[in-house]
This record gives sequence, C-alpha cells and structure tokens, in this order.
Amino acid sequence: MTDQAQRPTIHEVSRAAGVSISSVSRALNGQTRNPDIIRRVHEAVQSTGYVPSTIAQSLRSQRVGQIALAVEDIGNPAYLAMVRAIQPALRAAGLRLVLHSTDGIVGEEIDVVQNLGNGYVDGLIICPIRPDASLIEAISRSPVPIVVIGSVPGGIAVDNVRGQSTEGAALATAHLIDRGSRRIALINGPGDTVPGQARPKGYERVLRANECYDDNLVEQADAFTFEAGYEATKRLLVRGGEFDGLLGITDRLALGALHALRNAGRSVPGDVRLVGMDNSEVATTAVPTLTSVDLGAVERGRLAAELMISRLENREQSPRALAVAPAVVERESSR
Amino acid sequence: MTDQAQRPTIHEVSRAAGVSISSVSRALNGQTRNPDIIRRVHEAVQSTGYVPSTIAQSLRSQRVGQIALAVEDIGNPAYLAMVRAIQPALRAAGLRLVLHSTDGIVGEEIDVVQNLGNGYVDGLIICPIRPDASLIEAISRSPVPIVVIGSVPGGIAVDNVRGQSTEGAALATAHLIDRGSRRIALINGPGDTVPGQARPKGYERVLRANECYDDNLVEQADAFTFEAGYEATKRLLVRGGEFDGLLGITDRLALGALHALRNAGRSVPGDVRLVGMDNSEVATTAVPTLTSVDLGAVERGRLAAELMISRLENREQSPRALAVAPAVVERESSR
DNA sequence: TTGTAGGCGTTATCAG
DNA sequence: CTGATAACGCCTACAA
Repeated sequence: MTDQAQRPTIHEVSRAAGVSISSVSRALNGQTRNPDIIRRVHEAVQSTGYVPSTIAQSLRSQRVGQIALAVEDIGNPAYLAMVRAIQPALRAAGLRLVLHSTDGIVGEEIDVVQNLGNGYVDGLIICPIRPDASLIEAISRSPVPIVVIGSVPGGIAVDNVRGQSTEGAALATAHLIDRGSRRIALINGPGDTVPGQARPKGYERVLRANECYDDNLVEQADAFTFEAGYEATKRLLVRGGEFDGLLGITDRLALGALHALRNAGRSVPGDVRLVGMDNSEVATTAVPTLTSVDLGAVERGRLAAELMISRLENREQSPRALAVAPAVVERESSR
Repeated sequence: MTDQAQRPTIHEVSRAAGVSISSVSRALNGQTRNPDIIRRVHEAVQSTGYVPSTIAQSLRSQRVGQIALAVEDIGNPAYLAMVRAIQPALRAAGLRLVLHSTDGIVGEEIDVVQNLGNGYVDGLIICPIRPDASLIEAISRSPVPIVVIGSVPGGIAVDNVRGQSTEGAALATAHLIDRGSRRIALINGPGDTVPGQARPKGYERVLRANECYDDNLVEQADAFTFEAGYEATKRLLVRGGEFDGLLGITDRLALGALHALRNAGRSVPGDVRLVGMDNSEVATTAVPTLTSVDLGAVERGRLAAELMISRLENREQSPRALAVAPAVVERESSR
C-alpha cells in the first residue's frame, strides 16, 4: 500500500546500470554472456526495485499468459473439482486463470466467448451446459483456442474432453439393479441442459432392457441445486408411485432427495437405495455416505488444461477429442 | 478456432471507414458528435470484425481491469462462498477475477503478492491463513491496492474485512451450553493458522466463565479437511474423555467429527450436540443438518469487493477496517 | 558485444 | 471537428 512512486521502467534500470535498455532486456532474458553487464543490471534492478511490466510484454509478444475458465456455477461440486485440477496445471505452465462463473445464463457465456476477441486471454476452457446455437456459433469462430469440457452439441471441430454421462447413468442404474432394486426413480435436472438430456437416456436404456422402466418414476428438478432436488423428490413422493431405488443425476440432487426421503420416513439404503453422480466431495461427507458415479471431473480438468497448453504450442494440429470413462464408487447409500 | 487471420487493428478500421484512427477511437469512445463519422466507423467495425485490444488499452491506461483473489483452497466451502460473492461484484464493476488457489503454502502467497509488481492486476484480495512475517512485509509494500479478508496480524494499515471468529466460537460454545451441554469438546485446526489460534480462544473463554473448561477435550486436526476432522475426532474418542457437545472450528471439521461419532455409535444430537463454523452449504445438506456459526462469508466477500472497487477510484483515502458480526444458525445437530 | 530505433495497438494532446 | 503524432514499456532486428 506504499504509494504509487511510479513503478520504475527499464529505462530507470538502464540509467542506474549505465548501460542501454537493450542490454538490460538481454541481461534479464539471459541473452548476454558479459558477466559485468549481468552483475550491474542485477544490482540496478535491486536498487530500483524494477519489475518488468507484463502488459508491455504482452503487447509485444501477443500473449497474455492467461486462460479463461467459464463454468456455470463454481459452487457446483463437479465444476469445483475441475477448477482444482485445472488451476495447478495452468500454473505449472506459467499461466494464470481467469474465472467466469456464468450462473448458467447462456447470454453470459456467449459474452465471454465473444469478448475473447479483445485478447485478454490466450485461450478459453468452457463447460457449456445448454446447447445453444449461437454459443456454438461463437465458439466455432473464436479467435483464440477453445477447449470444451463436455460434449460438443454442434459437432463442431474443437478440442474437447467428454465425460460420457449417458454411460455413467447407465452404470448407476445397473448398479441399483445389481443391488436388488427394481422400481428405480430418477431425479433429473433441467431438460434444456446437456446432462439433463444425456443422463436420463442411460437410465432409461438399462431399465427398459430389464423391463422395469416406468416413466411415472421420473421427476425433473428445475435447477442443479440441493433445494431443487429436495422439491422434485417431494413431488415424486406425493405422486405416490412406489420405488426402492433412486438415481439423482448429480450428487447435489441426490442429497436433496436424501433429505426428502428422510423427511418422508424412508430410510436410505433400507427402503430406498440412493445413487448420485459426479463423485464430488459431498458424496464422501454425506450421511450415509453416497454411492456416486465418478465421471472423472479431476481427470477431465487436468486433460483440458493439457489440451490447452499443447494447443498453445501448436495451433495447427487438428482438434482432439478425449473421453474419460465413468466408474461407480460404491458407498453406504446403496448397500 | 478459425485461424489467426491477424486480428484487425484500429488502422484497418480507419482505412475501411476512410477516416483517421483518432476519429475511429473517438467514435468508439463516444467522443464524437458527427453522426456521419459515427455511422461509417460502425460500419467499418462490422465489416472488419474489429475488436479493440485490451492489452493495448491497458498499456495506455495503466489499468488492466483485473483483480486477483488469493485463497488457501477454493475447495474450502468458506472461501467458495466468498468467491461466489466477489465474482459478481467485480463483474458488475467491469473487472475480471484472476484466481489463485495457493494450497495454504505461504511461499505461494508471497509469490502472488510479489508478482503484483508486474502489473498483471489492479489489485489483490487475499485471505491469508498463516500470519507469516514476510507475507505481512510483502503486503505492506505492495505497489497495488490490497484488501485483506480476515484479521491482519501485523497490525499494518490495509483495507480489511474481519470475521470475528473468536466471538463466533464463543457464540457457538454458549449455544451448546444453552442447549444443555457441559462437557464440550473442541476440534481445532492447525495451530499455526489464524483461525486455529483465534477460535479456540472464544471457546475457552466461555467454558472458563462457566467453569467447565477441560483441556483434555481439545484435539487438533492437522488440516482444514473432512479427513483431518475425522481423524482428530477418532483420537479424541480413543483418549476417552466423555463429552456431550462438540465444536468443530469449521464445517468440514465438524462433518469429519460427525462421521467419527457415528462410527463410534454416538448419535448426534442425542449423545453429542454438534456445531460447526462458517455456515457453508454443507451445513444445510448434512444429515442431520448442521448447526453452524455464520461468519458472514458472503457478506465479507461482497464488502471486500466493494472496498477494492472504491479503493481503485480513490487511492488516497485511509485504509478502512470492516467487521461482520457472527450469528449462530441453529439446525438439527444441536437441538 | 553493445546501442539505436521501430513497432506492438491504443488514447490523448495539440495543431490545423 | 478532424488528423497527425507522441507516448505507454517492452523486445529485437539491425547497425555500429
């Protein structure tokens, strides 16, 4: 908080060291052999308290050293896990992370993508949740590299890391059947979202294959929150169809379901076996601990960062699509 | 991902519009009346696809439009709540958020503060967790404004928003006594951290005032994680002192305690009343729901952002210290 | 090996 | 009101 004594520039250093600014620049970037100059420059840097301006460097190099990350809601445990994986990977590569939490508003997302043009970041990692046409459009004509986490609805060519959530939901459903449940309910998320469309498919497929699908057991939450999961489950209970298993398409929704069941006097897993998805921290800390499908959030985050880093080094390579396999992590709620 | 057709600059626009670059700049910044020029410039912007370079703007204006946020662990629900409050406040002021999750490593924090000199952000909001001398030092001579969330150990002059966690712990303890507990255990965090030092004080003060302090009931977790809380509580149980109340100095620690108690066959709140701190989302979703002390994380985040924004507008005003009052939010775990 | 000068893309000052 | 020009701070041909 000491005040703006106008930060010293390379000129001050050059004056203090008695050499030209180019020599200072070279000395600082290791382009000089002359030990005398190197010493004098470093002394001058010390005495002046000089720090190179990243802005000026960026203007010249046309690189900012920053990557934007756009997620719907940083509070969503699944995204949180990704952020925690992405940040260290970027830092290791000398990149900063600019965080955008868009509240799932498509307009905000498009905003982020369109502002990419002004060059405040070298790239964008985005987890789009609603397959909006103009978003896809904006992504496809972005001036900077983009890595998409999740499936790319438009089928456009872009680096991406998929999570195979349809398969994940299928695994979860099969797991419940395995444990003995036959009447399995689903708490879905908003129908206009990617997971809200993909995950029920896996659920339905497995149940139909086992001839126990009943669409009366499907209820939709209007957001990916605990409260929405709670309310949806209450509606399901009111409707009165019996069930002995329940799949929440995210851990948060499943937790909401857990509370609703508990309030209705249904025990978990005694009366109802419960499974969530994302395998986030809340699955471990819930009581009972929550069986959940690991969709590889951490792995996907890490891979996304790596795709981005490698893309920055070579912009010509063709887009790569990676996929991470899901796996059920069994805990108390489904035993 | 369309390729780098060299983004158009103001020169391209000026050429396309048939006016000088100064006129373009003025037209874009609303410094021009002439409707003809305005129209031609906007058409040229459309046709060229021009977007101003923020980097170049920053170089001129000496402002980046970015604020750094340094927290120990974005996965910690208390910090998460802050981030969720800070981000929209900054965005509303046209500022981006650069996130640093330092893993509680003091070196990383100091790094962040020292790199401030290169001007990649206009300011820093930091939640220091360990009162390190050289960190304080670095903060006090920062070239850009800093807002500290939490207490400022060195007593240095800097904008800050405190959370009064000692008082919060006192409230929590008093609440347990109120509900009828007398033998109250404490799961503390690491002793070299600010909360690990402040919160036990409030606990001890209230217990001594009620003549039921017993340091045999205090156990220290070696991190602010669920697992650490679990392990610490197991140690407490092994040691064998009886208790009918337990305060975890964060919700995560309290959740760890909840699981340890449950595994030991102690019911909550039947055998042990349980209280956490931070009033984070996990407190609402826990089973039983967790009584917790709200230390105003959201409010503090919002205030910190506001302090920063007002500081950027007027660097001369003297540092302000705000405090947010804690409040117990009672839920099932202590009834 | 060292220094001089131009340019990265903007905005602001100052003539015309 | 418009347009040429000089910064902002850095790096790097190129010239000495």
